[in-house]
Amino acid sequence: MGEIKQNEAEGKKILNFIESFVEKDLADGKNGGAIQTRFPPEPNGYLHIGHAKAICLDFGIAENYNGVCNLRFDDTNPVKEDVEYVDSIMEDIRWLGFRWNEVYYASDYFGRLFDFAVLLIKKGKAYVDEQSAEEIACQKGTPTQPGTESPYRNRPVEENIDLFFRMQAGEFEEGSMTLRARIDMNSPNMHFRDPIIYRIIKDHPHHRTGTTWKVYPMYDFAHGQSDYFERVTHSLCTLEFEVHRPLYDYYIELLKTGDYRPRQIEFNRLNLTYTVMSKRKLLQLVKEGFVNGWDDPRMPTICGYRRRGYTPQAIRNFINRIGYTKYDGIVDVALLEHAIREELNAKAPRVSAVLNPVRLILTNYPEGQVEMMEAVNNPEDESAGTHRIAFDRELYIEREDFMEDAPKKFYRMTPGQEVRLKSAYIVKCTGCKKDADGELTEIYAEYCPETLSGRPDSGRKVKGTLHWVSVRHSLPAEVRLYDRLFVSENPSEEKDKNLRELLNPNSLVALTKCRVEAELQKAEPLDNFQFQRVGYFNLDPDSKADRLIFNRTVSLKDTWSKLKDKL
RNA sequence: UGUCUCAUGGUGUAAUGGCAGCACAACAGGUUUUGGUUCUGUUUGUCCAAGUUCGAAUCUUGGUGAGACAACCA
Repeated sequence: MGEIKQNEAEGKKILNFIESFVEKDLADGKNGGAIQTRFPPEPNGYLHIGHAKAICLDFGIAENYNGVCNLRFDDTNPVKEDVEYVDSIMEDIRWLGFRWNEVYYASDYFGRLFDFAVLLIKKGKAYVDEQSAEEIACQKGTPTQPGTESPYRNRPVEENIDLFFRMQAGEFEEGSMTLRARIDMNSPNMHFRDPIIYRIIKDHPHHRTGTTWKVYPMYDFAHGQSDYFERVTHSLCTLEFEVHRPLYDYYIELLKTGDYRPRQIEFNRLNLTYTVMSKRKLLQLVKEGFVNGWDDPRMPTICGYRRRGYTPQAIRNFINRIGYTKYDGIVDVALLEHAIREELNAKAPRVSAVLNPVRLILTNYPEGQVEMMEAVNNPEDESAGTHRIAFDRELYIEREDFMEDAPKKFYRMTPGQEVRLKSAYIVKCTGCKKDADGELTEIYAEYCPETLSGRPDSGRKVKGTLHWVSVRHSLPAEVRLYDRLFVSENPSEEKDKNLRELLNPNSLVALTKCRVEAELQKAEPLDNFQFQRVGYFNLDPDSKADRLIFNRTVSLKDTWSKLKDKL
């Protein structure tokens, strides 16, 4: 503890309880004082916000202790894996701003793992089982009942060796045989009840090793050993692997020759309210066309957030804020949204756009007159400068910014009430016009010439300020609105619902209290192009940021010109 | 009727025997050319019980509750 506080004084960021373990290992002189971590994704999907938590930890620990962090693809199941995922994973990690030391693949160790399996067989610690998956599952027992031993458990070593090599030679069908570790069918830890360590996979070529291998190691027989081969010192993973740790240590003990030993430490996985995080469900969303791809802005994937305008820094700030513990919880998505607001509020230039327009006519504004108004790019940052927008007799304002019979607390436009048009004049509403259906078609107002910035009445206080665009000077932009993917108000109910229910449009609508995100489809760039609704723009040139996040604010022209090539 | 892990405001966390703190959220007020931003303030917490101790969120014991584990997934 003393050491941690001291580090804090040095301005070093303290991540969590895991650092206490690391510091203790360091103090004890374990592993020669080396610190090495790894981020070990399976390339079977795109990285999501939950992975960001693991990434920040794996790379953060290495960084804080002058260690290294490697990227290792846990590619032991060719049925699910693909190079597409390998590429996207590397891109997303880089985008988050982390740099790995080396890239490794568990598949690089297939030879060594096979040899290790043979060694276990020779020691009488593994055997070939010819039973079906069902039979094996049945014999496993339950968490409260002991298992029963396989009839093949005491097969002679030579026979096991022969069969195992013939499995790899492709002589047997998928599912017909497995290699199992011979441990203890009565263990209270289910993972010790003769776990399967190798299975036959012949119908799916591996994305890297092709058809070289007919047998593939299971997670438990690959992960710890891979850590060992790479000399990982701290193998950080999520809580559900806690029960696997004894098995992890069991294989390491059989494998190790010197003092070096990797150590598995578990932390809590990220759960976010209203957010689907299961890879299986995300894959289903993509496959069944509920979204337009893994990087659809509605997806909680890293690339989805990227397209939505999130910055790497915002995501990292969020992760640092939620911490790492030994118990599961559900983080309010508002905390993530706070992180991006905080970030963009300080940096994003503002521009205006009207999404749901209604015509506002300034009856006392001279016909044919146009004024160029000076609008600040970022109210928090004077150095961001200004841009000019055309002010005309006919403007569009947001339909929801007008109400004919307004309640007392309505500060926006209503007959008889004055409001400020952002960066322009104070106007007073005089009336409105409706069509035969009672639908609002036009609003009328009078402007006060002396209320422009710098003029005598400019300091006058009005309650409301509205954004606007000129009817003649603005451009139509096709904007698509997105809601977040919601699951359920009560996250505990989530498990009981299937995906289609989760995606029920009614439940989406009911929970729409979030910000609206819009994707710009196409629009001609123009210097005074104006979005209405204050949006935030992501200016990071690496981010493919072609989207706006609307939050009652705006954005602008430099951004626009940067964006136009990408649209 | 197993093993393992865990339990701090509404949410996420900090405090490693010494004043229960921070962030988000909510609410109230000030500033404001958007009701945003910002500033100030307020509300709300150590699962229960016994024990050790001058002193317990922290240590001990016993309860209670939650999560993980019974894939030829990772």
